[in-house]
Amino acid sequence: MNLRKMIKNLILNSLKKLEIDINISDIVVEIPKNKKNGDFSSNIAMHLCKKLSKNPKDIALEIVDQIKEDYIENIEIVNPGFINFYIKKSFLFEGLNTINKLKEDYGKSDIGLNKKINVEYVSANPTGILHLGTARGAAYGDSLCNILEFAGYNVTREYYINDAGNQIDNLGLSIYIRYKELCGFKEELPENGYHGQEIISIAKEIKEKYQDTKLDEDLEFFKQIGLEKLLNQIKVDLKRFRVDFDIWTSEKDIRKKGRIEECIKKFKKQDDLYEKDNAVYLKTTKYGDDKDRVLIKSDGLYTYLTPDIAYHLDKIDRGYDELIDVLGADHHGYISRLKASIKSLGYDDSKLSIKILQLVRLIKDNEEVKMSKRTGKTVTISELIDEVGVDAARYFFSLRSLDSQMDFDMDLATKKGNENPVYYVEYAHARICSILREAKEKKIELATKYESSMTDSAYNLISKVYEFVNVVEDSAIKKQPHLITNYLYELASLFHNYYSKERILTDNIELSKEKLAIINSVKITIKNALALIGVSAMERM
RNA sequence: GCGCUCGUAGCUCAGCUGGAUAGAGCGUUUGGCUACGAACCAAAAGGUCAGGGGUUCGAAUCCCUUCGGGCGCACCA
Repeated sequence: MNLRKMIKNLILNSLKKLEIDINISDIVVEIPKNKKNGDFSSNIAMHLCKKLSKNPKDIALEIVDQIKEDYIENIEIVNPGFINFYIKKSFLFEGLNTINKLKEDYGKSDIGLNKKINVEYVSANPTGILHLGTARGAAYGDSLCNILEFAGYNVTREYYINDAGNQIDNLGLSIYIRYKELCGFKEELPENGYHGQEIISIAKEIKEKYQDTKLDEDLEFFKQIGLEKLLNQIKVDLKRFRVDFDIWTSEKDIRKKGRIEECIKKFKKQDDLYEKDNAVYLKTTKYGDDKDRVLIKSDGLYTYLTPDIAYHLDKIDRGYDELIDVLGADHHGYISRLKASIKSLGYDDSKLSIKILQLVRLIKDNEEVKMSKRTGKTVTISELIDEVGVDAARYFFSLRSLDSQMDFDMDLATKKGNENPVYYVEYAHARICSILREAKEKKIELATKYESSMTDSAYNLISKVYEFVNVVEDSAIKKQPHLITNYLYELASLFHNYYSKERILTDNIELSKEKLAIINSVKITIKNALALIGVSAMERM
């Protein structure tokens, strides 16, 4: 039941009959903000008027002349050339049966054409536990994947673990220093060490287990323990936040597989490498970057970029149609060099899209809490969950578009009142559940036939329910989960309005049944939409 | 200085592949619980869409420019 798609096809067929050649993706059918402009509207006539050098109203007339469908109540042509479609209300009523049957599958779309798409998100270095900033990326990535899957894509969720290189040496050293401290030595953690509490905890565990027998141990020992513990903690935190991954790819493995050497070989073949001051540079400027980048430092070690390129080569070779990286705004400088590297490897960089999330500012007691890994002063993801709960946190992150910088106000998010919009939606769902429980007790079932006429508020509500598929599609195409959240709010609002105007369960049993069918479809839609953004639908609150 | 990004109601933000009268929430003012959950509903006030120019049937949306905020600009990761 994808009404917008049906209308698009009507127009397409009509244009075919008129022998006008056009791609279906160029036909725009929108749902007007104002209902008096129809259930659906198209500006196609205005778009064609230059191409056909005709008056848009005449084009519209020709198009409309070709259309005859049972479920269309009326088609209007409005200045300067809009074509507005009105759907028969009886048709909308009947469609509720399908929705109520589909249940958790309602809203699924096939626009993804089962294309293989890889989404890499979070990928925080295992040198500390997850904090508020990464929580936004986690929420975004997970919601995006849910939506893409729902829209018919074949999605792989991936986490890239930087478990090799400088920062891991640093981690080993930080743990070692904390361990030495605990053993009674006076030690100073260097400025660029990891200052988090979790590092001290790990050192404590080592002390408890081995006493002071590991003072002369190789750093590798501390590295291994730290990696394992921290990665484990990251996995636990993410799971709690309802964020899952299909693949955890290790940088160490990428290096072991010889992927880096493979890249270097390819770069050489393209003549894209040169040496300067004892370091090896990649000519990324050749592919649009603003300066060339070092791949191998003069000390012989790779820069951060090098294994990362190898990792992307690995992903490309796995045969995805599209790759998505989710990065924080502080990494946006990385885009051009990564894309340039991919071009240098001989691949089409349009396969890779990089989504940049603006940073989150944490507000507590009306003041910004500066977050930094270095000083260890952060709000962790588990503290966030403890304080505001998963549902409210996930909802909050899904509320804003990824381009907006957002303030996370701890005090506001903890409030249970109406300032917290997640409860508005949850309340609508709980109210419906409550009515359905009562109906069950009274043994009133959902209608499958509809005889009554539709009131305005019922009509607005039902139309909104039908919109869900299109919101899923738009959200998937634009890669913007917050469209789902906006939609949820509108749907809940229309329900609350309907609820206050019309009593569902009355002495008129037939009518009650019809209304139950309506609100049941709303319940299904809210639940499915909430699931996409990782929020559970409460039956009671 | 260069690059990316944002600037919409008192506050927080939607709306941006051009479309019809620019929308929500919070806050303010007012009205609504003797039937399914008032964590709700209804109504009012509140706007030079940062400023200026351009493109066209039509611009918050696209282009140019000025101003203002955020973030980057390593042989760090």
